[in-house]
Amino acid sequence: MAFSKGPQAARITSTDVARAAGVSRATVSFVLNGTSTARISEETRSRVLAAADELGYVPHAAARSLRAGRSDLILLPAAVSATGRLFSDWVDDMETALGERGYTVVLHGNRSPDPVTAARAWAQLRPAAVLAMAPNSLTAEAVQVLAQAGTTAVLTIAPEPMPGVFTLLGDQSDIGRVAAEHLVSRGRRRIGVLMPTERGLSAFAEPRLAGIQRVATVHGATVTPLPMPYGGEAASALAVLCRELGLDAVFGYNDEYAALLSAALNDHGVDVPGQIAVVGADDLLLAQIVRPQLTSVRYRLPAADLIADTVDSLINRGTAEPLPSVWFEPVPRQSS
Amino acid sequence: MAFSKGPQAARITSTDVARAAGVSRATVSFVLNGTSTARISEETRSRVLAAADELGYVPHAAARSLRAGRSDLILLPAAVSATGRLFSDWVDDMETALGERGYTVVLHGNRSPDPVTAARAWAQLRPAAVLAMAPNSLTAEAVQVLAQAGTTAVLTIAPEPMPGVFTLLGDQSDIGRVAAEHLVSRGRRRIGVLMPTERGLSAFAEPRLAGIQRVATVHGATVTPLPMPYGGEAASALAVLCRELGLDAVFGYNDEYAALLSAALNDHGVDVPGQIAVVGADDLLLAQIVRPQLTSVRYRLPAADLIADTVDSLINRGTAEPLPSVWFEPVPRQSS
DNA sequence: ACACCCAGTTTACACGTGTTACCAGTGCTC
DNA sequence: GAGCACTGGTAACACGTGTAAACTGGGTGT
Repeated sequence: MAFSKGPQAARITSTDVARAAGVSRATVSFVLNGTSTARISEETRSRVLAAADELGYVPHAAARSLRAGRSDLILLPAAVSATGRLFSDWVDDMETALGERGYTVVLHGNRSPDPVTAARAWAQLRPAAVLAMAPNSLTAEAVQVLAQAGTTAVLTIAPEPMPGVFTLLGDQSDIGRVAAEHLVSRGRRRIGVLMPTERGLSAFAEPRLAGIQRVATVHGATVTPLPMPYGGEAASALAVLCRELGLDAVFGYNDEYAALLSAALNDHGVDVPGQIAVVGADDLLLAQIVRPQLTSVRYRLPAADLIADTVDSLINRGTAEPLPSVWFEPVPRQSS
Repeated sequence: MAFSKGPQAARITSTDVARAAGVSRATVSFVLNGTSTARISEETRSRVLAAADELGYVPHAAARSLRAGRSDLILLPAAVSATGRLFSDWVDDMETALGERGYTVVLHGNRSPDPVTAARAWAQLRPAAVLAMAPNSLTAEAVQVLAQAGTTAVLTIAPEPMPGVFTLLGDQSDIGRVAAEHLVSRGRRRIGVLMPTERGLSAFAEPRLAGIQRVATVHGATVTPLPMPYGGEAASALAVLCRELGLDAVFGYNDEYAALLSAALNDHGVDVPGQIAVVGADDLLLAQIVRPQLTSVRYRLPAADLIADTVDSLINRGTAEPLPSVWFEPVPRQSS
């Protein structure tokens, strides 16, 4: 890789600040970090602060965490496009809550389907914590990679506790279960399940399908997986297929996919919910906007502040109190 | 801040790899980075690789960039929740495109409204590039902070070129302009404009409003800003207000807000577009799902690959060819 | 005169890595 | 055997920072 730096502004380090204030670099560090073990006179203190401000000094996070052996970085691996509004609002709240506690939250779109490869990429940043909320994003080996990199706090959502990981109990398949129980209770027995073909979504879609299949088996209902790319034409084609297959209900994976199909069914003269019931998930605002209003499944995460405290505790004390599970509830509306 | 590290796995460094392979640390570095200036025998090469794999060695990005004086980090400041699907798809593509070029893309939700404070936070990470796509997220001073931190590539979208910044020409007010021209051409003269009250959105909303006002002034139309929180009740209240004010058109800021209002208008017996026309923006899939289908304004960014090449060139050569502007076009549908 | 303490500051080392010199050996030529 | 080129490798420094330990004067008690 050829590198010609080009014209470059002088990089300001704490040494420059020290020189400008006429003190040693250690003093600068003490002042800027408010180290209480060192006594600094008020006069030098203000001189250092003035010099730092004057020069526009900004500390070098990499050097700092290298020396300190810890970083204030918290990594949240998640592809932006693969998140619904509910989750991205939660991410926003987490950024605020953790920011208030002095951490720097950073999102990183995970390009590797293999947990160990992904973990290696995360580990390079030596984050203080990793919040791996996507299902199946961790394995035992991946956790070990993170531990060796000094990441003390690893958080995930999983159906069962993982060793070495703070596990928020919650099962994607419960979404399918709740949806299926709802549909069965309304007398539906021939259930189609939309399976999005977009990258990164199958980790969510597969368990939801499994949850539906378990309920269906008990009640003697049939389940038909229906692969579907995100888009209007695909939905239209699928609407025709649903009619031909004689389905009486479809679980849409998601409110967006469900609404897409619902609109397409309407366009083809299929009555929703008269002929085919449609159920989404995530309870997006979209579900309330479309007509017929969309029945959905909503999930609830523990409050961001609560989780932030947990992460903080994991980082500083290595342990934390358990949190309530993630739970799901049906939100019945017009489409079912 | 009290720190008790707790039980901690041994941290593996290149020194450990060197010891395990029976070579010096320099040799390890040469092998792992494929340095071509140093000649290494095939036999030691494989021994080093085996040792690194065996120990699960992961390089320390901070130490690496500290020593090298550059980092492969690219910072994309953006609140996840404040992005439409169009933009988040683009972010996804950028992560892929830049990842292929060897960079690590990282998103950071910007909690500070002040550009200089925000820039200082970004500068701590010493990123190779900053893609500040939100409007008004940069000032001259903020750019200087980044430059002093060694960030060679700064990219933004703005109406006019900024010195020291690679500016993608594009004006949010053009969205308002395009929407207003469309409405005026359909005979509308009393235009309401939704102004979302959510955090971070006013930077987008204000210029769009300004664009509408400019067009309105020319054609003798009136413009009424309508503050609105994201939600069904607010939309309902606003629907009533729109009727009382005798508006004949509303620009909804966004497809989501527009669809919300459109549904509320329908619920209150107001005919869309008969009595009030509604126009959104971003051309989300949502616009095609709702009935009446929503007229929207779509924007186009240069392809992610093109921008990634530009960023790469800015980092390595300090300069890059200009790119085509961001541009906007109306997408007429049933709601206007 | 000496020991001792205290406030205020500096010296010196460590963190993990990339890279520029430099070095040891071997074969080859004159 | 001296000189040289080449192969394969190592020693040592630098990056910017945090912090334990040492240092300096001046005061204070005995």
